[in-house]
Amino acid sequence: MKKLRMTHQREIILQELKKSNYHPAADELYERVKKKLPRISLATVYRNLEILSEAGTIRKIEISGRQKRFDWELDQHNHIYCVQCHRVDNIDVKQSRKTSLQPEDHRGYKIAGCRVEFFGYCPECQNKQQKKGEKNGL
Amino acid sequence: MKKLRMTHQREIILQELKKSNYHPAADELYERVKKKLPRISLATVYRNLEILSEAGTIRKIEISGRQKRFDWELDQHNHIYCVQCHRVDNIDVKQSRKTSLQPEDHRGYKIAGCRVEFFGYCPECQNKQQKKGEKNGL
DNA sequence: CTCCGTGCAAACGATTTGCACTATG
DNA sequence: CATAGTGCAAATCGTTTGCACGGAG
Repeated sequence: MKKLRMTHQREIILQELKKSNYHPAADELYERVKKKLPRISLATVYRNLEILSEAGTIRKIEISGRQKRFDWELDQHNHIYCVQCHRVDNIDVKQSRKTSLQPEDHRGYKIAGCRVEFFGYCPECQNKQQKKGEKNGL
Repeated sequence: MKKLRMTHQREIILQELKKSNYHPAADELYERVKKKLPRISLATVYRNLEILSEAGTIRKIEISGRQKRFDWELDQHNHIYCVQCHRVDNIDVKQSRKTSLQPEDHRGYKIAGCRVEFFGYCPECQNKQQKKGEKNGL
């Protein structure tokens, strides 16, 4: 494990991520960071989000939609996904226990439903426990 | 809503999808269909999966991983995702109630955890209830 | 000074689309 | 026959990577 340097870019990316009250995708975060560091590259944003999540400073979110999203809040909580604009917000665990029973409002969202996804290792991958698999799905 | 023709391609795609006991991604399904229809195009597979899910014949699965996956089984059930090879299987609801408490085996899978995702409409999208939003996240 | 990190452009994987042709109903 | 569906290639979208240069420690 190599040591991380705190570059100006990394600092601003983290700062902007923490500033947002929902979970922007990389390109949206890039647009905001660019206002403070106009010469920054989108690749730098991607690289830093990845590095910071590997370091445990932020967390990668598994969520619907094709874009990657990250969370600076490391505590346990669930997320809510807007099926129209693809925005992703937090939803706390207590609230979700209530809302899981029947659709209702939460943080202004009109909840349509919820899904549960399990993850782990399939039979085949348990056997050939080699290569990949460390930084994949979770 | 326009009417669907039952082309040979569509028929075989559906047949191969139903035949599999897990949830192959488009490229994998394409490889199998190609054995029966060697001249079929990958684009046709994508188009048909999309059309059939819009028609309600099959269902689009929201799951981790970058590839789209579809389900011919329309009943309520959850899914399990292999973080190593990205295979996706079914997991039935009763079993998942048990397995949600502590990691254990299911269908040979070694379960590492589960996540819950809510979906619906964000405040902003509820206001401007126009365009898109029909065929998106669910 | 040493390398980790950067910007740029090109590469990439998954999916979508424009177009002229085919074939279903 | 009308027009939904096809195959192909090119386009698109989100993300990653190779490389030469720049700056943090």
